[in-house]
Amino acid sequence: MILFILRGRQENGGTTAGKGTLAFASSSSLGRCLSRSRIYPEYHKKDLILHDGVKIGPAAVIAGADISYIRGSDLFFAAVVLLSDPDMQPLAEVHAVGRVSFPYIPGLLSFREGPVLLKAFENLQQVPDLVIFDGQGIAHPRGVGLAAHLGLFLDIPAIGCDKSRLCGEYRDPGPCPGDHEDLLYQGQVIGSVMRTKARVRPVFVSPGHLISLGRSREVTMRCCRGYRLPEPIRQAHLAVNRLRIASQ
DNA sequence: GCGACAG
DNA sequence: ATCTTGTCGC
Repeated sequence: MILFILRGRQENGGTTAGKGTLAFASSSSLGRCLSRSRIYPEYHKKDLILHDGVKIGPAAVIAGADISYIRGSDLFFAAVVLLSDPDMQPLAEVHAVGRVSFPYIPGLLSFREGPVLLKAFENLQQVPDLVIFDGQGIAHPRGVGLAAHLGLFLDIPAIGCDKSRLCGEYRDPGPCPGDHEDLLYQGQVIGSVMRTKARVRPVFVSPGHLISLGRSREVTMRCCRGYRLPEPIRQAHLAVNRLRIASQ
């Protein structure tokens, strides 16, 4: 087993690898994803990669990733869906299934869900310009939530869009879609609590990798189509549940 | 010791 | 996250 020492360091609102404080164990899947060229043969298309301050082009591809499993079972189902931006039309869907033994520990979710998710990413034939994860970005006690962790491994711009809070304090955002409040943790703004739809609980948005908080919100809102969750996450969620049901 | 705690 | 029925509301 290899240990990677990573630290989520805020830089222009995003994260970069740095010397740091948080030790992440890598499974075989995590390790394999270190060699990106093996996963994505066409990774050289750097011009498609979004960095903060650069608008996502009309031909951009946004991915959503999620996990599902059966209670009492260690079998996990992962899916990554690719949607066109801004149309949100499905372009591709890949899966992975795997046994997971790492327990759920708040703050260490990426150890549990990361390996199977990355296994699904390996099946992609196209590099997404950005990934939205069903988890926190830098809104994490150590600054490295699932979206920040996997964004770093994949080296793709990533956003964390979660349904509930891990850490930080906030006030309820306004009632209109797009309304948002800061998520504060130890005197720092680590994310936004944003209303994506009227009369539903807000979501927790935070930068994962190579993107600012403001743009994270912007992309998240642009991906919303009348539901609480942005389409990439919603479609990924539907995909993993289809996969799980089909396996029973 | 107590409360909080992504999924 | 999963399990689980009905039910309230647009």
